[in-house]
Amino acid sequence: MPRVSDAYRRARRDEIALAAVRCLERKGVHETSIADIVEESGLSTGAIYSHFQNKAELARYIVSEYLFPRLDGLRDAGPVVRSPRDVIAAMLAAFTEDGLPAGIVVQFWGEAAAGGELRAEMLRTASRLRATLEAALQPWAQQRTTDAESATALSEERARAVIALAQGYIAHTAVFGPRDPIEYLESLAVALA
Amino acid sequence: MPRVSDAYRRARRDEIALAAVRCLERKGVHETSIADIVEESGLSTGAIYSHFQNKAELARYIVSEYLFPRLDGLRDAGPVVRSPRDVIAAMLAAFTEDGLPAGIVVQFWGEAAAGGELRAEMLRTASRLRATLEAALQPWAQQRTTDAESATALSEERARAVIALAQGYIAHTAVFGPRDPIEYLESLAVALA
DNA sequence: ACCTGAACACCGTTCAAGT
DNA sequence: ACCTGAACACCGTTCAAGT
Repeated sequence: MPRVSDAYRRARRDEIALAAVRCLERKGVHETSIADIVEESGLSTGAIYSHFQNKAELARYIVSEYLFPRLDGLRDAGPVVRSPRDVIAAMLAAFTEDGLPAGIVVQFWGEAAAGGELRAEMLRTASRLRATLEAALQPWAQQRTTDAESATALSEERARAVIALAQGYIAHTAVFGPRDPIEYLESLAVALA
Repeated sequence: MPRVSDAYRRARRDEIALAAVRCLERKGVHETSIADIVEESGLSTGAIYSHFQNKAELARYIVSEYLFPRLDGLRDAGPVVRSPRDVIAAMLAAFTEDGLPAGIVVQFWGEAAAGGELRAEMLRTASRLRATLEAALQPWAQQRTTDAESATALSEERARAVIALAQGYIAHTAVFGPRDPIEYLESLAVALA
């Protein structure tokens, strides 16, 4: 039985996770040690291990809570009609403004690609993101189709494409440095035409 | 002064690097220890350290020698006219056939994104790849332009887009599993139209 | 010069002991 | 229950000693 409230535990976990994120941005995923997080958070080793089972669970928590920007702009706006290009542009803008640095995101993809529970967490997070994008594309899809079923199928297909494009942009940014999202998308569109 | 020939050293380095790649495919970049590579190669710790300065230099060697497929099909074919879509399709096919698994590639991007010399090696490797793609696109670009200068500019621009698309495909494959390259490209083309 | 393998510093994790 | 910090197993790296 927990002696402290859920809110306290949650706040403590975020305190640790945010200290960890600051370390990641400075040193990278692989180079950040528990000792670094201990120092950055001002807590002790044991305190961290009493809130997270191990370093892997802390990584999973960061993936689920901080890997993707909130996309509140897309979620709250109601039945505004946005094309796939509008949605991908909004997504990349949100990333640039309040997402984790692209390098950190790619490092987590790398860790997740090795398999295990971090991969499962990554897929769960991606699935939530896809649902948000699908909802944002729904009004546009309804304009272009006659029945609700094919509108859902269309917005689902385009949501997957939006995620694929965002992944490409993030990977590109991580390796080659920052680039204007609109120009990036335009250059792909022309190459694929 | 080396007592053995360059060819011997080169062969020994590849022997170690290929043993390391087999470990990576089994266990992932982060989980592969020097002890694993020692066991897989049948050599001793010291033998590995007498051919590579450290684990990081071994990683750089793998990036420079094994990260990208050879693309011989694109290089040897002479003045065949290939559109950007043909080139990207050939590139993704080569990846699927004889490149490292997408998960391993993304893990190296992650390590490289943290900065340091691995990042420099990654950029050098990418630059060689871009030169190959540019050469492959040159005949197509010449058909579409009037002077040599703008043909080069065009093939350079498209080569960058091809690399960006390949990165997106690899990242997507690493996180979501294998997917048909042609179908993947088509879904992006439609979303960007 | 190339190689061996024990020794060393440091990492993630555990756990007896405190509150 | 939450937390402390010393102790432990294991990692990358070094180095005296062999050929």
